[in-house]
Amino acid sequence: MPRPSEPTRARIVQAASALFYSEGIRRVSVDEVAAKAGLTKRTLYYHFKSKDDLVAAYLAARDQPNLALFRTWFAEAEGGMPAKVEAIFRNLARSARHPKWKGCGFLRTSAELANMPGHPAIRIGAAHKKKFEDWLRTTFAEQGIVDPLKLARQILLLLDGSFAVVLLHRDASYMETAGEAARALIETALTKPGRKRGSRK
Amino acid sequence: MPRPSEPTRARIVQAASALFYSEGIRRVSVDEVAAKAGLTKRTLYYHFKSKDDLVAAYLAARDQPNLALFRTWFAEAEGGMPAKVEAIFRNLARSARHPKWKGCGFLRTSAELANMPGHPAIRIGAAHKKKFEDWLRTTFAEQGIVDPLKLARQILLLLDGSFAVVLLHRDASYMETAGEAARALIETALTKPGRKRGSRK
DNA sequence: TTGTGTATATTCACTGGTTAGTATACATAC
DNA sequence: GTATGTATACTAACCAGTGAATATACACAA
Repeated sequence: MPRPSEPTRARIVQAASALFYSEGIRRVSVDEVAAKAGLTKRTLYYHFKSKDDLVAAYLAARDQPNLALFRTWFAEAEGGMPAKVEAIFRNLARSARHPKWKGCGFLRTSAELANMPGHPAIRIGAAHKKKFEDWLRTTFAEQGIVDPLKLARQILLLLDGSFAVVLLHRDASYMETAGEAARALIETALTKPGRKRGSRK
Repeated sequence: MPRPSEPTRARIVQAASALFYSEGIRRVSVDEVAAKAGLTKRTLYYHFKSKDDLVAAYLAARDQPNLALFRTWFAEAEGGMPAKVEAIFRNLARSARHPKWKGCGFLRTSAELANMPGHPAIRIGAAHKKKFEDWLRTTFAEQGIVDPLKLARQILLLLDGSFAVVLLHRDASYMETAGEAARALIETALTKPGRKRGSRK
């Protein structure tokens, strides 16, 4: 902990995160990141072996906080399962109305690096989405839903669709529409075939 | 028509389209586009006033063919309304399995240029998605669905969610999951509240 | 306590390559 | 001989990554 200078590395990642998210990966130079972090490019290259490495660190740092935020929104919402999922979309719509909001960093990065299939940043993004899907699937399974994986993927599709559409149209109300669709799909899954053990937590 | 040299311009747009789609906007230089089109950069700048202008032309050229493709998939599918919409997702999944597939050019471009809100290419992308939404809304309205706009937007969210998720995970089966979700939402809208006039065209 | 070696951490200055856009001249057709 | 197109050659800036030197902190010996 003392030698590998953790605070410096963290400050670099923080600067990279702000710039990459708001300007895009290829638009931002390594010099800009170093300047924003208050040090030289050469120092940055001491902590990261390449720009690609820095991009990967940028997304890796966003993984856990992002998931925690979704879990908090879910947990703090009143009501049953559909209401709790809908709350995620409602909170997301609130975030998306801020002018600095630029969509999902994971999706935007993978869109920008789509020509480099094996890029570490894309793998980190895919793992992030998979974790979210797994969390939803587990949650649905605990409610006795018959095909929790399918429902989890449908919610994920609506969520990522929201990110894409709202980024293009700059109209956050699409996220509330997505929330309604999620509610409808959950209710269908709850009432149609399987047994259910109760809808309140 | 004779003087403004339409074929040359079209050849440039074709070259730009291939490169921008497969490599990304900022990754591809104007020189590369000119070389692929078989002419000099200076000639390219005679036909387009800037790279941004070229990017806009790239997306504008994809607008009508893309919509026509969706309409064809819809029209040629057997069965009622849900089956016809599901056919779009099924055909999309088939396209997405080709290794050269790189998602939706409109979404990827707007993700890459998210830091330039008023960019002409983003406006063209937004107009494209709006046209698709309008077409769906009109089609649903003809079926007597009570809130055709809401349903059209929900389908759009699933479609764009498919583009995003499949690009990240490289697993086209998500598109079939999205098709199932679309079917469920359409059936809910058809049977729940409104009057319906028949489900076959 | 003090000197010395060593791994960690940081900087300056540079390279080789790329890029959007342009000044100028030449060609071709009517 | 004038409009429209095309090419050569250039600029000024930017950019990822590196070589060489230096500063700092700590371990250990005298």
